[in-house]
Amino acid sequence: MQVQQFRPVVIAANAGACGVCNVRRQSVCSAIEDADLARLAEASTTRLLAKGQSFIEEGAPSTDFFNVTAGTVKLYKLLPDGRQQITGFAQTGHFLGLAVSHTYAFSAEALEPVQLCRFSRPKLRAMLDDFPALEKRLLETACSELAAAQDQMLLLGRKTAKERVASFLLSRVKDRSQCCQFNNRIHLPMNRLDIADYLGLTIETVSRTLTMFKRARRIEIPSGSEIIVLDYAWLQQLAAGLY
Amino acid sequence: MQVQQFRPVVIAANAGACGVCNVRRQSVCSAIEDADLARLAEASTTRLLAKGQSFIEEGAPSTDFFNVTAGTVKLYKLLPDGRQQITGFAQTGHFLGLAVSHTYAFSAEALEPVQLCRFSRPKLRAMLDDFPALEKRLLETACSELAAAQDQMLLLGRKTAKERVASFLLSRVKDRSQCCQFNNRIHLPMNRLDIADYLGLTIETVSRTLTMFKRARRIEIPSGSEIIVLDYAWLQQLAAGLY
DNA sequence: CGCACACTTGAACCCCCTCAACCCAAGTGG
DNA sequence: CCACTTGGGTTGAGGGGGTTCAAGTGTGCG
Repeated sequence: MQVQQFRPVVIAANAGACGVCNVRRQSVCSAIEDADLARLAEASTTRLLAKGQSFIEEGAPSTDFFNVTAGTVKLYKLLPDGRQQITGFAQTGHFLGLAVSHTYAFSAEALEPVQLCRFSRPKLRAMLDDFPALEKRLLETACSELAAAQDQMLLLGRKTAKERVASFLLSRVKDRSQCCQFNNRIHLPMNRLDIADYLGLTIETVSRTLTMFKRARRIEIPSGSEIIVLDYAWLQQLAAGLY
Repeated sequence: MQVQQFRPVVIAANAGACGVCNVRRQSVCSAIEDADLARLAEASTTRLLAKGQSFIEEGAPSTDFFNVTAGTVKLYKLLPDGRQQITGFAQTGHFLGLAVSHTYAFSAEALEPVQLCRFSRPKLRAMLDDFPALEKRLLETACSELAAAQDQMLLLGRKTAKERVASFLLSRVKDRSQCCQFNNRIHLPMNRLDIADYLGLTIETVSRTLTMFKRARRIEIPSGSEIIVLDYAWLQQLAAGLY
């Protein structure tokens, strides 16, 4: 486990930028009317992160909230001996830092070059007080994350390795289908270790399971970070536990 | 797996009852001012459930929301072949049904005689529109549940059986300490199968681990549903993965 | 008393982990 | 240009933690 340097780059205050932000409609910011975009822009700043840079540390005071505007982030928790559990991957549009507590409940690290919108706690608080629609939107976000977390608990507690990997591939296909048209070609910004730490497995089991799928002609693996789903229905059955 | 009958008992509309509700201050209802309690009482009805009765079914339309006012409830998800994952236990004061989706993401069943406050979706929506403080409170609730879910993912994905059982016992001690004074005597309203399905283990492993703790003089088991924690610090170390 | 049910205990097995070697592509430097 | 290194990924062999299957032990309740 490498020590992460903590040197995010602050580009600029978002003066005027929220109006031209192309991810606004897919994020919580869509709750803010066009007329109030100035307030939103004033409350946020932009950060650029390189791959591997950490920007939320579990246990640290939760002074900031973030909106991912480009790239992919991993959210994870650690045990003292280094065991890691990735609780989720956050992509474009994802809001980070939902926490009633004043310390972060998880850590976050960029898996690829990432762009973030940063809100300080007081400024977010002020925005929430002034725009109830934003609070409603955050509640919706929290609820859907809660549902995803419950799905993941089912996966971690009760699914076999094959079922886990199949579920993971399907979730990647669905994620991709939301932004682009349906596409059976998956890009994986995370490495095998991250996949393993997300699925509660080891790197070897993930690798073995993927090659098993490949040999069964259910997927193709043109490169380490690219996977093509050949038999979507089969993966669905498997992910649902129907063998 | 037994088929649950779906026959909840509706006692009465809560006309006036919210004012004397002794769990209001520990629930989301504390967000409502005394002056507005009439609105709250009008929006809700009370239900009594017997042990084993199910009142939320995964996939069914989420028409109602609930507040547990007495007893313990298990929240769970099922795989088609019957594998069960319990995602949490809800006790007095717990709000149920947080879901942006129009179908429930989980099922719920009473583990002992349970009393519920029921809100219909439209009435809750109306309350939320009229009382922003309630929405804030729900968001806080959702956030703390999210944090708990992340803890559980770490447990399910990366902890050993001993660590899981230790974590479970500690969470029970903490739950109990909140309402009563600190007490190392735990009452377990759920049976061994429920504990197993919560921890991602089998009933036998739970039993074996508990007897292991007992033989090591870390706990006592006066009865099947009672456990006395003798060595709190040891359990803490174990639960944290520090052996 | 005797049945039912929950829990415990024992023995064998197996899925996944651990450990180790190997492959391969991308640097890197002499 | 090529030897060497480095890091991610794959593959193989063996072992172990937890499951499975099965029997035994309460314990409450008719």
